Amino acid sequence: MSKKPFYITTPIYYPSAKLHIGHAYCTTIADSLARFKRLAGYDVLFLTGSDEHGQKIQLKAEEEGITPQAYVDKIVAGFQDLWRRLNISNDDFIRTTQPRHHKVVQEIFRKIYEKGDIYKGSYTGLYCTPCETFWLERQLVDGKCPDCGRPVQEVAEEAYFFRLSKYADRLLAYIESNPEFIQPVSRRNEMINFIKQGLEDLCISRTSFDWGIPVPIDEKHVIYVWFDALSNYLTAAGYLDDKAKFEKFWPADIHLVGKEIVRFHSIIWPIILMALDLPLPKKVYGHGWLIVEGDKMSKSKGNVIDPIGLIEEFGPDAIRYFLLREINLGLDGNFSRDALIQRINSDLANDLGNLLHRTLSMVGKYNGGIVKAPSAASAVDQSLMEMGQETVSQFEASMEKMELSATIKNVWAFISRTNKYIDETSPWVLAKDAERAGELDTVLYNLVESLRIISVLISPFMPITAEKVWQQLGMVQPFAAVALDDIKGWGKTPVDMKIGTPEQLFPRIEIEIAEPAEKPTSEEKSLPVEKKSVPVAECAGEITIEDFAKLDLRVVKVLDAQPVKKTEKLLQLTVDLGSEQRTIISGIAKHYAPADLIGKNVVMIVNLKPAKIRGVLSHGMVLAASLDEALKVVEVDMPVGSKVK
RNA sequence: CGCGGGGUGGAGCAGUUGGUAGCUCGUCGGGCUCAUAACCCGAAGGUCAGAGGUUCGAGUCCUCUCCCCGCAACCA
Repeated sequence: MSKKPFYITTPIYYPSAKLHIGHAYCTTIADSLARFKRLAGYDVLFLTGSDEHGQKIQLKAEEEGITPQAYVDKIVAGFQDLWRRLNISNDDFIRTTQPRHHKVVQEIFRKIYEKGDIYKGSYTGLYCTPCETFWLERQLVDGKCPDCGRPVQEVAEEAYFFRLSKYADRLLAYIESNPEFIQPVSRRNEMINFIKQGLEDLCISRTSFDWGIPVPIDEKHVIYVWFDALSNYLTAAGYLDDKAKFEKFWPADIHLVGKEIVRFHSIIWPIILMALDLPLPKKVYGHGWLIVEGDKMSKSKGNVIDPIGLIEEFGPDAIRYFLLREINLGLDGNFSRDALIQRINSDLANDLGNLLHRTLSMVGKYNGGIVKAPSAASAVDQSLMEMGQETVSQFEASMEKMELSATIKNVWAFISRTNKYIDETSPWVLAKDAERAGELDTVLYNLVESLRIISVLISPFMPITAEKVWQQLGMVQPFAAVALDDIKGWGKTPVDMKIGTPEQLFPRIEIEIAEPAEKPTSEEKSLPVEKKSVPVAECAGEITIEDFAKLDLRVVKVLDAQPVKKTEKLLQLTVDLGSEQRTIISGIAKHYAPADLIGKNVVMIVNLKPAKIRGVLSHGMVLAASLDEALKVVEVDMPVGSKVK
């Protein structure tokens, strides 16, 4: 009997820049689902890749003075490096510049053209000849080209159009009768709404640049990137190439996409497939976005997070865990360093890591590292075993529903239960009484068995950690061969097994905060990120003159300023107080270049309790005025050492 | 009337088909000592943005109002 197929895709990412944490998020979700399905016995095809054509790429390459192909080769190597570092288990990596794809796109175009659903028409738009660019009405500045300021002309260009309009009703009917097709429902409603407003035929060819796949019947034109990109899902499934593979894996089970491109995947893509008389994918799932410290990620805000640095600092599994646990699929979620560290410490180090460590330590100390056979189960033992089995079945059910965060919560509830079991059974008491050796053996066996189950349950999310747990427990079965069935039914840990070498899974990360209740230590946060402008009257509780007198404010001179590595907002300042020099960290890097600050006389709180920020001891704080995005340090035209009151 | 998402204890979130409001972190008190100052137990803390409505009963359904965030991952 052959295994059931499961085909899951991420979007193919556009190599005009490096990938950020948002891309990593999407791909990690897909990876966890793919790993789960393999565990559950499916034959999985997990696809990711890169969308390498288009004008933007051509321009970028020209800027760098290299060919578009050389340019994308370089960037895409970075993609693949990232996926390797994150342990993404994709079975294929498609690049739209590959010949296999080229062929498919041209063939698709030809088929649809022959069917009459692609026709030649003319595209009218506002065109700036010197810039060779089309602009939309709303992009113009004073009716002129926003790039060069010269007037634009309305021109008509010959182009090929795809008859979306013809299929609108059919698509709408399909969406309405297949509630599972677009998920979550909020996205589905949005799409229904959009289609009801009417679909216009889509212009699917360009002549203004040539970095693309040529229209097969008309070499002057290249095929529109979305038409090209969407087709990748067919190419990788073996369309035209491998009939058996294609019949096995098509239609795709899930196209996982960001919410911004749900429209392309649930309108244009299905219509392309309809025109080809191919079945539609079973599900398009639009996940939410990562919000960084309350703000959307954007290059202009300078808060784009590079996953590589995070992986190097915290390890891939911690990042994966955080993304999958903290953020609810479908909704936007917050990414913050503090939250990440908190999760690592409490969930990974304290709950999971420590559970493994204390278990192995007891097996080592009390039973010479041998997992002995359990004897009769007490009520407490029974309750642990039941919860273990319950957790496995919930795991399966909620993963099928793509409820990743809920699944992880359930697994952690079992980890907690296991920690509690240690307290309930107090093995250290049993160990002191030779007559209770049987009870002790049972407890230790159950702990190891729990951890064996846990290691399999976390494997879709944290593959490396899962295997480490497995090996530390001393399991002889190869981890790669483990299946979900191996944790159904309690007691598959071999008796008289010798445990492996205990090692810390996740060392705790010490957060260097001096005064958690006081905000000055979180200077980094309180300065530039503070967005809400609060009316003065509501600002804060009243303080007395004595309270104010506690502040030692003085004028100091900035002697030196350096950016703090791996941060976007922090500057390390060296200031002169007159009597001494101090080092302080200030969250003003987005507002001041280091050189601009040197030589300035500014106001500083001298007697602020020192705090370690990003490893540097910050002894004091520079005052700054801020409103919304704007921020200025308080400069004073007074000699160094002057008291401010 | 552009579209959409959201407003739930100090923070971050969950709340399935409407049936006495949950989780994690933090705080306070206690327990334990196998363990990574960890783990276990207990407590305090919310009129679920506001108003009205449907209902025996609404965080959950309907109407209106207010507030926040996006307009799409840097890119088509």
